[in-house]
Amino acid sequence: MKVSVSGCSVEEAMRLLGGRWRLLIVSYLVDGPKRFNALRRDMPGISQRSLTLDLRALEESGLVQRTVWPTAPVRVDYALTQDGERLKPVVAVMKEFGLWLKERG
Amino acid sequence: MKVSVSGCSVEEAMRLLGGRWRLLIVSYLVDGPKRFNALRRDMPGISQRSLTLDLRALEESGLVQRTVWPTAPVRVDYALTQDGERLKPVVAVMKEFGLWLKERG
DNA sequence: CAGCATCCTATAAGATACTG
DNA sequence: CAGTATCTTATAGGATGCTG
Repeated sequence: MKVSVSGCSVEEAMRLLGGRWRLLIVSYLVDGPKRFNALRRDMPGISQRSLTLDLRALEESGLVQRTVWPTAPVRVDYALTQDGERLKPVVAVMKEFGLWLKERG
Repeated sequence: MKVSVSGCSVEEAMRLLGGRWRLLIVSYLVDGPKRFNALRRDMPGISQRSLTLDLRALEESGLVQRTVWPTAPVRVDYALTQDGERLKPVVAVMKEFGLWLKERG
């Protein structure tokens, strides 16, 4: 893939969040940490693989923190980092637009 | 592609705007109508084909208005519709996040 | 100028099976 | 429970050539 030339900030943001699921995942983390399978239940359409990959990408970007609890069986949860909290306005505004879209039909 | 089951509004919004370019295109229309080749210049990375397809999709969604001026050679411009103006907060917030992303590195 | 047509590659995403 | 591995399909996106 070609690297961004313009370096436009919207372009940068969309390259990180532009996927089908990432912002949706974030939207399910705004109210607090969630476990892997809880996220799966929130998003019936996502495959396990995509959820894993997107969570890894968000983790890599420092927006999501993955925590493994040393229980048996293992328990993992995902939470927004302080950086990730910066996505809250993005989620809010996107949700509002999405709602309007659905009402408009 | 599987149709959304949850009907979540964020998901709906991202299915419309989630591509690499669409929101960026919109961001270049917030200050007024633009012609096709002006948009191309704004986005050196986009192919002509993608620009056309994304503009058509935005037009189909009623967010962008395409106007053909009966000149020679033909002149076409694209503008946000009144519905499309609802994307302004989305663009604004995404730009802000992108700026922060770039500064953070 | 503003495309369309065709062909091609890259990336995203899903299905299924298996595991510590 | 929370994944990984592998294979496959779908979608996005790009390159090039041509046109009214």
